[in-house]
Amino acid sequence: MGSECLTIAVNQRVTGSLEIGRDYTLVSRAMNQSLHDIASKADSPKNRAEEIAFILRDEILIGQYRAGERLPSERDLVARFNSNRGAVREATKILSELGLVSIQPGGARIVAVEQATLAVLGPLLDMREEVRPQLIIEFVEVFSALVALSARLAMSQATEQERHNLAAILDRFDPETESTDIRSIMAEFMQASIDIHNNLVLRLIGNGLRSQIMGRLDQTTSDRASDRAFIDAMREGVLSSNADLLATTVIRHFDEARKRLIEQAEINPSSLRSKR
Amino acid sequence: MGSECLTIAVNQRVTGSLEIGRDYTLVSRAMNQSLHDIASKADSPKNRAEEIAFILRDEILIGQYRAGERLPSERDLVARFNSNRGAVREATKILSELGLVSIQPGGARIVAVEQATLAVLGPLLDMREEVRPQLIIEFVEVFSALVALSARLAMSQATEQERHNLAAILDRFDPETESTDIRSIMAEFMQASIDIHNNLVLRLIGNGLRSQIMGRLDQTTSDRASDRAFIDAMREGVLSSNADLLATTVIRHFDEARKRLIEQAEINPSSLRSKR
DNA sequence: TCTCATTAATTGGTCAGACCAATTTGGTCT
DNA sequence: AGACCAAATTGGTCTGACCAATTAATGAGA
Repeated sequence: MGSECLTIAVNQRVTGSLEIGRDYTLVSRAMNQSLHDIASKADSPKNRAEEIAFILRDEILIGQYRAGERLPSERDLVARFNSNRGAVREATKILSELGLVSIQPGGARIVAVEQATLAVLGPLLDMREEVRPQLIIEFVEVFSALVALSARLAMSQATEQERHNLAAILDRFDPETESTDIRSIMAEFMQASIDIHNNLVLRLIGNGLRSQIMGRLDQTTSDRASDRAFIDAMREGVLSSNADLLATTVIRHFDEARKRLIEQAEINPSSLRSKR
Repeated sequence: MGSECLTIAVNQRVTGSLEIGRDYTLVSRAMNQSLHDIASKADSPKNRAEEIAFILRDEILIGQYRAGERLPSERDLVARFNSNRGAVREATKILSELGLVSIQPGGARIVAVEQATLAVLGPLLDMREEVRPQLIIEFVEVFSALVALSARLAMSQATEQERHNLAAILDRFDPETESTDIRSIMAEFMQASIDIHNNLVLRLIGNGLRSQIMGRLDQTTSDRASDRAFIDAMREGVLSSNADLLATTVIRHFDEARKRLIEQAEINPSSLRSKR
């Protein structure tokens, strides 16, 4: 076993960090941008019900309703969207499944974002520019721990063949070409390691994170040289089946990425809000 | 920083481990138990749509349909459940939101459980006795990593007051009385630490795990003395704000719990199935 | 016998309107 | 103020209809 520590090192967390969570519902409800346009970034409603659901979802996430507040009645929504109760009911069913509203005879009520499902992450990233940086940082914090865990679990039972397959994924990284995105490689690595240990819980969480984050992260400028070193270290860890080296490497790399993100957020102080 | 390692130690994974995942859909579709009774373990449908959705969900999870297979048409389901298309459509909407079916004009198709949402975990635990032990082990593997992460993040920014609140939660443990469940204390600790660092991603994942696992775990016999030691170590870590000690302690404890679970699973070999 | 275009049947998507039961609301009475 | 009651509102259920897209069946042609 190695002697390194899985240090996740959040000690340098940006002071006066970004607001998130608690005050979601306090955001000005005067924010009158076209939710339709924002939502179309990633979501593409397949039918009227989803169309309605996505609009309402975004309005909730943007803080147009407060937690505990009543959602307009189905009949009101029918009038607003020029639709029918069937479609509206399907829409509210979706919101209910997202954990954003609680439907009961007598009326539906908005639920705090904090009690929702992972499926609100993506929309949240699309919607709240002020909150994106902090949210991405938080994502990295969690994702790094999960990748490290997954790598460990995989190493504990991978066959020679499987380890070579993992290495092959890493080999796809080419520091010369800008096209090879290290994040997509990490995503693939995650998937491949999950296929090895086959931990369903981890897989389901991974599904959720992937579907919410994929395609919503900006291009980040990263040091190709240090990326190269990172990939090489992982490759070494995989081929020698050194779970500790692997996990440590992963954590370190993501920690650096996290620090870069924090710096970027500090450079752009307009997106900073006090916490507590 | 300490010199201890966050060893997750999965090296002693049970050989020929429990089957899970890949072969979900291969389970005999002759399994004719009353799904209604099974489902009532934890779920209580609030309306006809949920009733239908839960029955279908359980049938899918039990392997009555294969991935890629067609779900009966809405009109067929109407006939089967003596209901109406509105209710049936709401039901399939729920299944779609669970990630268990993919609805398209022309027909809905079953999706592999591996691509579903965390929300299938609970039903899966209720339903598949053969798979419970392995699933619980996998849950522990993931949960321990998340608790450790959460504790770390919390320690990095907790106030004196907050650390005392965390300690107070741990103090609720009383090795004398059988009533104080160490798992509920861990759940509370997790929640409290999340409230401190306020990482939304971690919180949402925590929500999913908690709602799926809570109330579905059997009573496990654990060594009260070692539990006492564990709680004390955590308390020490919290009060001294020693994130490494905390994380290491958590990982170790859950690892022991995991090993106990594996032993129990081996004692009851009827629940063991070959993997791959 | 096979391939492919055309046709027919099936399926999900949308819609209108109706009734019931439970909750919520507003007003009244104590 | 508080308790109580009646009315309005709301979600839950159900029926039946039409459209558009997909799928399955059919038949012609190679």
